[in-house]
Amino acid sequence: MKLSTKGKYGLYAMFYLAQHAGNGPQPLKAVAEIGVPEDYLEQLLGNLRRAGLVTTVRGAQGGYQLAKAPEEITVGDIIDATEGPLTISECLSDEGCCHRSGQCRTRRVWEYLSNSINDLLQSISLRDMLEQEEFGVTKES
Amino acid sequence: MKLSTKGKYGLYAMFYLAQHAGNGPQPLKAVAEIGVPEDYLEQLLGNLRRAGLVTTVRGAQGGYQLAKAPEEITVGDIIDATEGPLTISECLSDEGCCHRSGQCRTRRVWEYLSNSINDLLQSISLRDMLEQEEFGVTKES
DNA sequence: ATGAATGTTGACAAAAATAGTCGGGTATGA
DNA sequence: TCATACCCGACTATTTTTGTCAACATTCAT
Repeated sequence: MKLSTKGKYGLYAMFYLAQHAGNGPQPLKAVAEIGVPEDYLEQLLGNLRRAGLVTTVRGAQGGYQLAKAPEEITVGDIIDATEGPLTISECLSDEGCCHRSGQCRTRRVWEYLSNSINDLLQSISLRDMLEQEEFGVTKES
Repeated sequence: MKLSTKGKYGLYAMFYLAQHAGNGPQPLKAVAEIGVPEDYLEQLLGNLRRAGLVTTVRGAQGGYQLAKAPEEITVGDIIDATEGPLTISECLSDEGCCHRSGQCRTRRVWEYLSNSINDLLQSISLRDMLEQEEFGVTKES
């Protein structure tokens, strides 16, 4: 089980935009300096735009910026937009695939894992990352 | 982010073996009735054997059986053996890939996610599945 | 107006991973 | 010794990933 570069690049890009929030639109060329091929990043930003996570300004002096406040955008939102939804098992969406008894029991495991991981991803926002929080750890420095 | 059929088939097979624990070795042909191509399942069971999760008996009347008690085998063990380790980001194993400032900050997110998901996978054993527990939910019914 | 800067779109392609398939081995019980 | 099984490595088709490219649309500055 792994995350592809899409999700990783997507988070890099979104974090970049979060760091530069308020400084006007950031052109693709600038965002790409995080170390991602421009032409590839363009596609990912397109997905992020269609998901409502970034807005764009076309033409000269244009670029990309966050569509919402950093605390309203989660790692889960970003991964979902760039990699597509988490699919632990297609059994969860596609009914009628459990033609054997044992498999219906495993279905409940997939469901539990899927929900848990989604909750986990939703629990971290860009704001958390900006603030360098110890995610999920009770802060008490 | 998704699980491939390897992990899914692997869990099906291990759950089957858990259900038939104590009945002697189960031949590949029997296990394959969970709905997995025999020749493919053989590879997966080979990985599970090398990971120390199943033992085998060769020759006639031979087959596969759990190497340990169901409570000592977790979903995480199985997925790790069949799919390989969870790699949220290769940055976690491969140092020196964070040549840009922002990426080092995202690294902590990968680390946190990776640990959390591993803990989650390790928290469910075959015994839990046999007992149809409500994983992670406080039982009270 | 014009041109440079910039996002938009869809097609294309190389490389890797996935999901099997196959054939020949080796061990063992009846 | 034969049928039943596991063992192992090679092969292949399909899909996914990871880009690349070319043509187009929009806007700003002059």
